[in-house]
Amino acid sequence: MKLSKMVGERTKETPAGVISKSHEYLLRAGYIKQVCNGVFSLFTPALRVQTKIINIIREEMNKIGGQEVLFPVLMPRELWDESGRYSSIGNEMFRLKDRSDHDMVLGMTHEEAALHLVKNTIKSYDQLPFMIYQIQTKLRDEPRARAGLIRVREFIMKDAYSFHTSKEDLEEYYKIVKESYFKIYKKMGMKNVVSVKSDSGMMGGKIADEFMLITDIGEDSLAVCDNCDYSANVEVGESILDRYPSEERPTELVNTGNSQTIEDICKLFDIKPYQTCKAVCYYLAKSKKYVIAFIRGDLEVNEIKLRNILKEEVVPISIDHPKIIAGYIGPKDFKEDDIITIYDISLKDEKCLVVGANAKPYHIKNFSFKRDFIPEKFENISKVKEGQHCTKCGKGSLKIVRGIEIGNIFQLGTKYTESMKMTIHDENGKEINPIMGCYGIGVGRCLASIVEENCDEKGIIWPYNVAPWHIYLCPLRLDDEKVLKVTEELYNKLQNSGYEVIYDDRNVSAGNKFADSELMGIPIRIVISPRSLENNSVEITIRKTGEKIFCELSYDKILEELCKIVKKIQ
RNA sequence: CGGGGUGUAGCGCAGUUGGUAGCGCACGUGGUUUGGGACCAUGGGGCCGGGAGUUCGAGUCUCUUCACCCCGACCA
Repeated sequence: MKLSKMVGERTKETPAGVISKSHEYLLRAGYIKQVCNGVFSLFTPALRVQTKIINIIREEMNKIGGQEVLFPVLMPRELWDESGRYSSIGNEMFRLKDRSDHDMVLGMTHEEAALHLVKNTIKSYDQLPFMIYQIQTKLRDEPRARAGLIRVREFIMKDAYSFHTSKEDLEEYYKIVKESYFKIYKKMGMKNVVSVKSDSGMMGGKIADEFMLITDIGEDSLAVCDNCDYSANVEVGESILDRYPSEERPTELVNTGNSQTIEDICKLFDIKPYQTCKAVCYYLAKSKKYVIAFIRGDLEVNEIKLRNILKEEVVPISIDHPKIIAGYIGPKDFKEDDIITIYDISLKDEKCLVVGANAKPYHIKNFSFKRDFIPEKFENISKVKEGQHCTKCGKGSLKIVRGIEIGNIFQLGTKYTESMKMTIHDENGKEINPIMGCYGIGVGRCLASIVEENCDEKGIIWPYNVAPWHIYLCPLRLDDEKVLKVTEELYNKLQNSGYEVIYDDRNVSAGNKFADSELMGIPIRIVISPRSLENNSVEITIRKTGEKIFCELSYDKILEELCKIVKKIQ
């Protein structure tokens, strides 16, 4: 590829509002161009990287027995009615009507299509287990697209679906996929990848893991143990609660005036937040009920955990209900049909708490959950906090780090095979619902994540396996006949030897060419100039290390040198 | 959906109390340069996001609408 004719431009200036390195460099180096919010076109270099990423994924999927298929992007509503998701999924799904006014949807995930493909095609246990996968465009009307390719509304995803006759078989395959995923990320050149336990959200199923690239611009918060291998999305993370023993004392009703917040109360009583109990209010829009979540004052409510317990979306609100006195809410039996109370496990057996008195302007001092009010049940609804101890090893303390979700795997169980009525015969001739797993990798997000992890102040540093080209052929003074001749020859020979070469045939200054080669992140640069030719040599520079090697101008020597370099950086 | 911000040349931006639009980069032409984003000369490029208003006159003031960005909510 000759650079002079390549579409796309490289710029010195960073567009305003760009917050991530990957977004900045992919724009500045001429890889992507935004079409509208969350929708991008890829220029040739980006497409070349994407193709390599896809090939890495495809190769690994095939290795673990995957069969590549292709589902449609456009699907009829009926397919999604079968699973129930036509109504359960909200605005993230693009919906449209065809010319005869028929409801259609654009694929945001393909469980329904997968079921459609294999249902009534696969009939016997004998044909299981198997895994099908596709690599294609997903459309999701994200509430907020952001950070370039990190969060978009149209993107390519590898999604795989496996079918099993037993839970054990699924679990075994799940492990295989997990290992395979780590291989894939490693091959792509990502290093700081962890898998974390996660919430299964709208996908259904119980066990789910997310693969996260640890980086500050990540959108998810992860709890990672500094002693063992425990790691979880804070959405589902668990931790050992710190306990602060105290003696039971008689309760006191105290006029607290306008003190309503935990901070105010702590100041007033000269106590720590863990010596209080706070009430956080939510609303259930569907069942039109209020929720009061009680939790120890030093902790936060994890709304995902709360949602999973209530099995409904919760919306935080400032409450407006005749029986609830905001700012002074305390634990008691609210015997109202439209109020649900939930008590966090952190309150169990606590003895000396300041709690709301359910009357303005009073709080109760020395409230005991062993003596004064014992809820029917305590739930775990607290958010993991930095520094808390790990439940797995008991020793380590948890760090909260940020990560980009670059893949996920789910044990779906029979959610879709049941709802969409896929059955097969087992060895006894009995009809059973196959047990499913599903496995995703966001291709574009991987591309951006690779850049996020592999760059410096000059630009991108592509890992060799995914670089759009291996070599940046960089002649200086193309008006010099010898330079031109040597460069053209080298261009042909390198390509014939299997190297992918971008040839900077522009008549621009050296600084310009160097800066572009670095911004674009091509792993190896070869400079041919009158100066180097005087010494009968070419100059080879490694992008990653900045190391310069002067190599004799002999094709064999150059190949030999390249071979060494590739081994070193691959 | 809530909060904040920005829309002026391909890109990055300036534009004062309202007086008919400019800078840098990029681009065209001619020339001089040539190992870290060269220089001189010269040229082209604008529905000042859209609509409505106020005014003799609006990039600038008012209203409205759209788009984009950031934070939050949400999210496989």
